[in-house]
This record gives sequence, structure tokens and C-alpha cells, in this order.
Amino acid sequence: MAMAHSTPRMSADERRRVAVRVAMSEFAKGGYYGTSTEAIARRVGVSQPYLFRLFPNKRALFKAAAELCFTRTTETFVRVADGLYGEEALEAMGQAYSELIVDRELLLMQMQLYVTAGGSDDEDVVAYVREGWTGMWETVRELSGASSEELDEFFSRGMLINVLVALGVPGDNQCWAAFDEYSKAAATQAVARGAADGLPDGAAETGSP
Amino acid sequence: MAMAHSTPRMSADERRRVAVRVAMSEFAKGGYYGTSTEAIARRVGVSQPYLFRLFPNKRALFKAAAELCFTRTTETFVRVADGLYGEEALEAMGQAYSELIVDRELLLMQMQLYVTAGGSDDEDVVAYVREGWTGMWETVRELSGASSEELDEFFSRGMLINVLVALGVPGDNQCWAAFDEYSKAAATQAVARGAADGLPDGAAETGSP
DNA sequence: GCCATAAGTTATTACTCAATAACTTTCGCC
DNA sequence: GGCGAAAGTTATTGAGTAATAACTTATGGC
Repeated sequence: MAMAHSTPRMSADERRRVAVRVAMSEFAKGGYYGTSTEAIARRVGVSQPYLFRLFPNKRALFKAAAELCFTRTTETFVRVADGLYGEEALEAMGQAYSELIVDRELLLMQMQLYVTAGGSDDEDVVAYVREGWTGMWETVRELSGASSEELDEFFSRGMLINVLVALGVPGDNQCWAAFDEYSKAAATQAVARGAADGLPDGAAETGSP
Repeated sequence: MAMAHSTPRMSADERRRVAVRVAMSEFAKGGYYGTSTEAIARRVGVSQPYLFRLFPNKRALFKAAAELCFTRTTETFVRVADGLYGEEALEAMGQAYSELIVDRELLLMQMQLYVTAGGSDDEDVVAYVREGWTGMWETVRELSGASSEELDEFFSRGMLINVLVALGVPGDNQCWAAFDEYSKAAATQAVARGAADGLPDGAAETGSP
């Protein structure tokens, strides 16, 4: 007599992919410790113990979410830099990044990873995230062929945007004064989306890329 | 028959100050959810329930730690910029920041605050951290009289350093290539200190400033 | 149409953690 | 020297929480 058509059964792999997307979204908000497997399972539409058949433990789920986070970013860079070189490529990636973090979850998960790695004494996690970061740097360097100074500026800018968007600093604040209109517009959109909460939470997880 | 000379009794205010320092250190590592009041109390040298006589709840303790984090940074800026103007002041603050984050706890607590605020739907916390940030920005602007572009560069740089140090990216990595020797040296020192763990943890909490 | 396998569940455990209540010890001051 | 307030403790509770075990239900290939 259980509700019949709740979730129409998926292959384990498919379910795992959904779980990783949901996990990223939840870990982004609450971090590793602030997120319960229960909360993730509920949004996946599955019982909590079943998560542990899909993943050996919570940490593995977190790691998978971390990988998704890096993969999405890197893949976006590769896509938008296609056919471009030098500063043009770099600019395209910069714009793409601004648009990418309109999805606030990706942004927050990134920051969550940095701080989790920074505070962890599990050398495994630290190394994993560090490699994700340096890999991202290397990708941008290869795609653009930019100099150290240009790369430095690129990533510096990115990290500042992260903080401003995370904190929801409004677009007319002086912190945004030096940004070009395009980045500011995209980033402010992310801020606005952050403000519009009371979020029903379960909107996008079935929509693939 | 309890061990007699464990902790020589302090005024509540004094004990509170110690607790805030310890709390910052612990929250920096584990974040809000990853840190137990038990762990804090132990390092303070006090029973866990007594913490709740010093602070109404865990959140208040976190807020106090957040304030300490911002205060330390801002005060350092004010101190080193004394008598300087324009780019000189900005440079002095930049150097000071590099040295400041040799104390890894301050750095991690900062990042912890940004991500906590970003993921929280408690508008109270969000506003508090955002004001801390914009206050810091305003302080640097007033002390240096720098342009938007200069301020942007200053804070961008700072946020990148945060991530590199948090992740423990080694000084010979290309990510550091565009940094001047001084910043790199200071920051790398912070990285090294991060690597030297198995930390006895209870070293510095009685030392005041 | 059946049955092995894969997808999924309920029940439960052993622990951790914030917070409260009620009690005890020490200090400073008259 | 004693008493009142301030500093501090032990005991406890009630609500989560990651993970395990044992059981149930659907599906697809033959």
C-alpha cells in the first residue's frame, strides 16, 4: 500500500549520478559535516540506507561530488576556449566562469572544498582537492597559453568573485566598482538568485547537463 | 579529590576571551558543524556545560569567533598603515596580510565564514559576515585612498593567496609564479606550518594578542 | 511464465552532540 | 571568619546520524 509511482526505478549507475548531483548541491550549502546522508537521500528520492549501497560511505559520496565540481568547471573551460588562443581564450573562459557561477551551488561547493581541504588532516582529501585545483590551473594555462601574470590575474579575479557572490554583496557596492559590466551583471544575477530563497530545493536534479 | 591545580580560575570575562580564541581556532578547522562544543571546552580547560554559561548557545560563540577574525585583520591593517598613504599604505597592508596568514587559523576562519554565510539561509549570519567584509574593504580604502582598480587587485590577490595557502600548494608550483619573493616566502611558510601537523593543538591559547 | 538478479525497503544500533538542571567549590569582602 | 556571589562541576536528556543487517519487490532474459 506504499505510494506506487514515487520513483520509477533506475539502474544503479543512473541513480548514482543523480545522487552525486544532489550531494554536490547539499554539500555546497552545508559542507561535509553540515549535511546528513538522510537529507541527500530524501532529495534523491531513495531511502537513506540505500545510499550506502551506492557508495561505501559518506566520504566517498563527498569525493564524487568534489570531482563533479571540478569536472564541470574544467569542461566548461575546454568548451568555450575551443578554437581560441591567447587572451581571447582567457577572456572567453572568464566570461564563462561568470556565467557558470550563476549556478550558486558550483561556486559554494568550490569554496567548501578549499576550506575542507585546508582544515582537514586527512592527507588523502587534501591531496585530492589540491590536484583538482592545480589541474584546473594547468588546463587554463594550456588552453590559453597565457603568462604567469595573466593566469594570476585570472584566478585572483575568480576567487574574489567567489567571495562577493557567496556573501551576496550587491552590485552597486564599491567592491564591484572595478568590474566590467558583463561580469558584474552575471555575478549579480547569482547574488539575486541567492537572495530568492525559501527554495523548493528539488528543481533541477533530474535535468542532465 | 579532583586534580587541584588544573586551571587556576579566571573571571568570566577572561575565560570568555580565551574561549573565543580557542573557538576561532577550532571553527577554522572544522567549520560550524564540524566543531563540537565539547572539543572547544576541552581546549579551554573547562567543562562543556560551562561554555553555555559563558555563551547562550553555540551560534553566539561562533559569532564571537567571527568578530575576532575580522577585528584582528582590520586592526593589523590600521597598525601597519599608520603614517603611510596611497600605494605605500597598500603595500604595507599587503605585506602585513602575507604575514598575518602565517597564522593559518585566521586564514581558514575567514574562508569558513565566507562559505558559511554563502550556504546559510539565516539572514542574520549572512548580513553579519557581509558587513565584516565590506567593513574590511572600507577600512583599506580609507587607509590607502586607493582607486577601485587598486583595491580590486589588492583583495583579488588576497583571496587567491587564501586558496593557495589553504590547499598547501608548494612554493615552487606555477601557481605562485607571478608572486614577488616576499609574499611567496611568507605564504609558503604558512603552507609549511600547515604540513607540520600532528599538532599538539594547545600551544598558544593563553598568549593574548 | 518463471526465476535469478538487481533495486529498493524497514528496523535497528551504537554514538555524538547541544543544551538544561541541579549541585559544589572557591574567592573577596565586611 | 563567615557569607554571598561568582566560577565551575557532574549527571542527564532528547534529538540526530552514519552505517549494518535482514528482508521485499520489481525486471528482463530465456
